[in-house]
Order: sequence, then structure tokens, then C-alpha cells
Amino acid sequence: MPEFRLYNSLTGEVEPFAPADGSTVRLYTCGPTVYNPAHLGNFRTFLFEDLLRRVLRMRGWGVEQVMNLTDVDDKIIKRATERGITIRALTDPVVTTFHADREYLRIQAAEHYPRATEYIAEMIALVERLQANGVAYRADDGSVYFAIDKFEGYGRLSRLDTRKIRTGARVAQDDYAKENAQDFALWKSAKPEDEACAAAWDSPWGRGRPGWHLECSAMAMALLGETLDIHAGGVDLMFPHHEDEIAQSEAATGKPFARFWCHGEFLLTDGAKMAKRVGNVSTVADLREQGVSAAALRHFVFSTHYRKQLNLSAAALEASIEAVRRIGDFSDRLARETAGSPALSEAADTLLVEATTVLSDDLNAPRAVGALFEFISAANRALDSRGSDPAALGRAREAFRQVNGVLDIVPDRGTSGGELADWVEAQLEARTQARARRDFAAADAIRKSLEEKGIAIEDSPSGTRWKSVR
RNA sequence: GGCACCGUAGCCAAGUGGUAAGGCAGAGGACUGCAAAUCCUUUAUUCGUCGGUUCGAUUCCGACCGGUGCCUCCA
Repeated sequence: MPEFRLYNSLTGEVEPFAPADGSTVRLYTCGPTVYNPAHLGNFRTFLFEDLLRRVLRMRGWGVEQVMNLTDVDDKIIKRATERGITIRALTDPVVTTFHADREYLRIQAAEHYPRATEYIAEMIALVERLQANGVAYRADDGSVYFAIDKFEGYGRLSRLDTRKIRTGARVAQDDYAKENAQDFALWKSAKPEDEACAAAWDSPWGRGRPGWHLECSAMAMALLGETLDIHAGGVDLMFPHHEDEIAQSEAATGKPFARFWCHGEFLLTDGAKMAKRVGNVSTVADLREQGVSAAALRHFVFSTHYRKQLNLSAAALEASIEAVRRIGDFSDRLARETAGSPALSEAADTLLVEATTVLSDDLNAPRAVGALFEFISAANRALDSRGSDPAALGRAREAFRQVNGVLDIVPDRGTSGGELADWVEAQLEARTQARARRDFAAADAIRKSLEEKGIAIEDSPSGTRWKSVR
């Protein structure tokens, strides 16, 4: 197997990667802020991380993944206040929705989904550590800030020259009493509305709540140790979120916070970043309503490299729906064939080599999808010309299973079992009899009625097959 | 204003200093009672534009045009 390589935002280069301990990758992925169901832009990033996770496992490593759930922040407090409920009451249902959406998209579960509000003690301890190290200060408003000029190398990840970050209008609008406009809050003193919705905790600095960046550092270190193998998220998190995480983590421990930083690019809609503020978001619920399967969305997302912007369009989704249909048909065929040929076996070997090679090269999923289609063509050809070797078929099934185990784009289709299946089989039997007496009008009528119910049929020398196409 | 990225067939999208993967859509053919599925053939002498480097550039450099993002909460 070729060396596994991954783009590292820290260096701006694709570098060889292996977990520090040689066996388990400690992966931290920034998760959703749970005040609203995550949109497809968010899920593009989570899908990229799912791919990363699966490729790491394909490489034979274990993965210990953490995805945080930010359940306390300004927006959450604002909304909870509007509704007169606690932040917990607001966020619980959103967390449930997040996991339902995640499962629909077949994103594998991380090992840990820590909620910020359950790690308050760890966050306070981290702030105390930073204070002891002289890089945090308490301001007149009672909040505690990180002094970025005390941390050498601030801005290294995002390559932003700190002196060039404008300290003008928008930054100055901040209500907080920072010494330097670029300093960020570690601990925010509580306001009455924070108390009202149960978003305040006791601390050495009085009642308050954690700053946003703090939670990731505290939870990552609590669950994965002080140096992560990989820290991933969307590109918009690079600055200031990840920059601040690095500053506060490294200022506390004196150790590198993450060996690799990986960032997924945006999903665009109508040529603009999908974001709530732009008002162009769509959700998993919208997708389901439009009849776009998880398989189709996964195909769509993995058709473009994760470090390239991807534009969501009806036409592109439609193409993915068709592409996934072909993959599904092939999958069905592989399941019902009984033997293969040397050509099939050869195609299987090629697929395995190609897919592992390109996926190991900075997660080149588009090429892996290409390799999969080349395999499908070659395998169909081999299967058409018949073979007599069950082992060759076994190799093809295994190769297909392995590659699909990473991309996971074979659609779910109910073609057996249940009342529907019994009914369809009865219809097909009636049609077969009609065809036998050459009553094609009756046969076509049955086919048409099945189509109206979303059942497509295919006649073959060995009988008639059916599949659900919705 | 600062910093990045992107611009490849009708659409989506890989890619390499040596002559353009794959998918969708389209066209023709085989198979089929007709379909569907599958297979075969076919669709960019050309990779935003103009220069430069080179024996040779889509791939490197420069300028320009167009698009997107980050610099503020943000996947």
C-alpha cells in the first residue's frame, strides 16, 4: 500500500501522515452549534471528516474521534431568552435532530460527542493554567481574556499578519473590555439573561460562561491528550477559532496542540457560501423531501475534492442520483451472479489498488469514484461474457465491498421481503403469464401500473427482476 | 485595502512539464415482443485571455479578465 499523505494547513503541504503512537489516530473534529438544525454546508464538512475517518481505518489504524457539540454560545442564549426556556431545553432537541440527520447520511458515529456545558470544570482549569502562565488577564468587566501578544506565533495557521488585522469599526463594536481588540474571551462574566436561561456557572472569577474557543481545547485535551494527531473542521474555522485554540492550548501545555490541521472547503449555493446569514441554506430535511438519497448526496459530495469549493445545484444532484442508480444496479447484479472470469478478478484487483492509492493521496475521493466506475464497466463486460469461477466473483464482491466501505454510496433498496414484495411478485407472475400467451397489451399494462408505484422491472433470460426506484 | 483559492467538453469533475480519468446529459448500434438494464461506437487538436521560460505547458512564471472565500459569529 502506498504511503498515506494528507494536506496539512499548518505547513500548506501534503505530507506523509501516521498516528503518533503508530496505531490509533486521535482525531478532533469541530462539531455543530446546536441552536438550529445543521445545514448541508455543515454536513459537507462532516462528510469530509467521515471520509477521513474511513480512510484512516482502511489504512489499518484505529480512530478515536471526538466531535464537540457547542451547546452554549451567544446565539443559543439569545434564542433561549426569546423563548423563555433554558439553553438545555433549547439544545436537546437539536442534538437529537443532528444525530438523526447524521445517521441518515450514514456518517459514522464518533467515539465521543462531548457537550460544552458538561466540561465546564475542565475549561475553568485551563483558564487557571493560562492565568498562572501569565497569558490571561481579567478585565474590568470581570471577563477573562487571552493576551495574544504574549503568544509568539499567533496567526501562523491562517497566515494572517496580526498587525494587519484591522482594529477598526467592526472589531471595536465588541461590548467587551479587552486590552487589545484581537484578544479573545476565555471566560465571560454572566449577564442577567445568561442566568435566566441557565447559562452561567460558578468560577474563580464569579458567575460566568466559557468563551467559544475554550471548549474545543479543553474537551480535546480531556479526551484525547495534549497533542492531537489531526484537528479538522471547515475553512472558516481557521481564523480565528483554530488560531485561538492553538494559542490557548499551547500557551497552557507548551506542546503542539495538533500535528495536522485539515480544513474542508465550503459548499456553495447559487455561487455563494451556504450560510444562514445569506439565507441560502438547505437541510437534510429538504433533501429528503426532494427525494435525494443519502447515497446520492454522498456521491455528489465525494465527486469533488474536499479542498475545493462545491456548488450545490439541482442539475448536479440529478447527475448524482443517476450515477448512484448505476452503482446500485451493479451492486444488485453482483449479488445475483453466481460466477466470474479471470477478467473480472483482474478488474477487482485493479479497483482495489487504484482506490487505495488515490484515497491515500490526500483523500482523492473523485478519483476513487472514477476507479469505481471503471471497475463497474469492466466487471459488467466480464459478467456479460460469462464465467465459471465462483472465486473470481468472490474477489469482485470483496473489492466492491471494500471500496464502498469507504465511500458508502450504494443506495439502500428494498427488493425482497415484506408485503410489498409479495404483491410485486404476484404482479410479475401475472405479467409473465400474459407474455407467455403473447398478450403484450396486458403485460405492458402491469408494467405501467408497477412503474406508477415506483417499481421498475427488467426482463432477463433468467426471469424478471424488479427494484424500487424511489 | 490585506491574504488565499478557483476558472478543463452542454453540465459536474480528475489530472500531469511530453501531448486531456470518470460521471450526467446527447447521438448511433447490439440485445429485447416493446422496454429497462448491459455492452459497443461517438461527443475538448484542447484545458479563462495575453505574454514568457522550455525541445515541448493545460501543467512553471508574469500580467490581465472572471468567480469564491477568509480578514467579524460561521462547517
